[in-house]
Amino acid sequence: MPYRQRNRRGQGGRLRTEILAAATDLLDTGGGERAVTLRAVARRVGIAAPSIYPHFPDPGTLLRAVVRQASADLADRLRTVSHHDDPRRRLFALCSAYLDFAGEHPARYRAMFDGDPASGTEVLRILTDGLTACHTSDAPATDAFALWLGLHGLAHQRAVARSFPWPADIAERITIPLSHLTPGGPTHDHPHLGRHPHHHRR
Amino acid sequence: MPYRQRNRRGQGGRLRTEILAAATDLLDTGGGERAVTLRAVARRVGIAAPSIYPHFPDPGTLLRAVVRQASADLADRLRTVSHHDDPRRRLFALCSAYLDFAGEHPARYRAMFDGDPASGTEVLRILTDGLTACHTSDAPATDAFALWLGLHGLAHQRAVARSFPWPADIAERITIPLSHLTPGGPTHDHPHLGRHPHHHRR
DNA sequence: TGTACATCAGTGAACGCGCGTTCACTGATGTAC
DNA sequence: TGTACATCAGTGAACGCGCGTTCACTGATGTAC
Repeated sequence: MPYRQRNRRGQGGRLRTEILAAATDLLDTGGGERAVTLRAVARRVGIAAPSIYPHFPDPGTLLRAVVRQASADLADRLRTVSHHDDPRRRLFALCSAYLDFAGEHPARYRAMFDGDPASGTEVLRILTDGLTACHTSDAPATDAFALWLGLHGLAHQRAVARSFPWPADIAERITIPLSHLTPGGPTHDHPHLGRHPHHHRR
Repeated sequence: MPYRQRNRRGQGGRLRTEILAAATDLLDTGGGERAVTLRAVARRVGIAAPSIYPHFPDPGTLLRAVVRQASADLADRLRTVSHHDDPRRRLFALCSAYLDFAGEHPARYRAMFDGDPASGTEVLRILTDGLTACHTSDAPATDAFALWLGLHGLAHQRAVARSFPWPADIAERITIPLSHLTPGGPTHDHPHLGRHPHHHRR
């Protein structure tokens, strides 16, 4: 067991952050959710296993905390997407950012949407706002739901089967119809979703 | 341990079927994949744990066999969908059957699409044929892929969060745009997907 | 300023559990002669 | 027809492992007086 500097009095909460980070790391690099055990996390942090108990009462609570953190990170990232653009470009950018997040953290993504339905609600709100601004749907709430589920299907299968022969334009083929931009929308002039999010074709 | 009649000589293969059924049952009713352990399966069947080894060398192989069986069942079910109809109704019926299967066996569905990408290929082929017959897509292979991923997103989230407040028409809102039936297609006159599969509105 | 004490942040050994896997075995069923 | 034998279809005890969780503890840090 490696030597570890004990935290100052009153700084005990810092260990919580380290535990959370280690659990996230284990989830991402190890074999998924089942790799996140109290003992494995403790080894990663460099503490004794019982030291986790003052911070998390059981492994389920720890994993839920990891998932909540990841969900907040995803929502933050979507909120960061610029508002100054054309609403349709913005909606595409939201979809792109969503897919990018899932592609960068596949295991985390799977854990997020593998039980706790709360993970999706904030994303759903953001997508609903984005779709509403486009004025292309007669039922933005439901259609945003459909758009999210389409994105989720792609993100989840990509996370699960990374080396699958995905069609190059699969993201557009999902996002454009579900955004209801096809009739009157820029069918052939659209950002290249989920691949080069910062390079928009003119 | 309950008494169990030993199989006749040459009938040893029957135990394999029982093991597979018990593992499937455990997956469906127990706590998901992690409930499918050799010991739990053996208890369910009423045999000693080592008796599984002549049939399956390890738990991973057993679970993969369960998943392959389920994938074959799903493909069979889709192939059963009648060919005599209008191709668009048939495509809807395929989507409906897909969602029904996932709704009936949520845990099995999750296990199917949680690793082995082979589970999707046969479904994809059937959907591609169905979409091709509609002559509504300029790239049926890719668009069928998109349609499948949309269905998968809905099926997966429904399987994970069963008591979510799903919009009533969410299946149509995904399937219709992804089937490319909106322009010129029966937007408001369509079967009620994934809810009452045998009751089609006129 | 010094000192006794409380508290905080963690340790290390131990427990019982279910698991995968091994091993030598058993006893009924069929087969060779 | 009888009998020795091989094989099939499993059994039951045992192992080592990693896990969650408990318990009594330790030693540094801060606080009351």
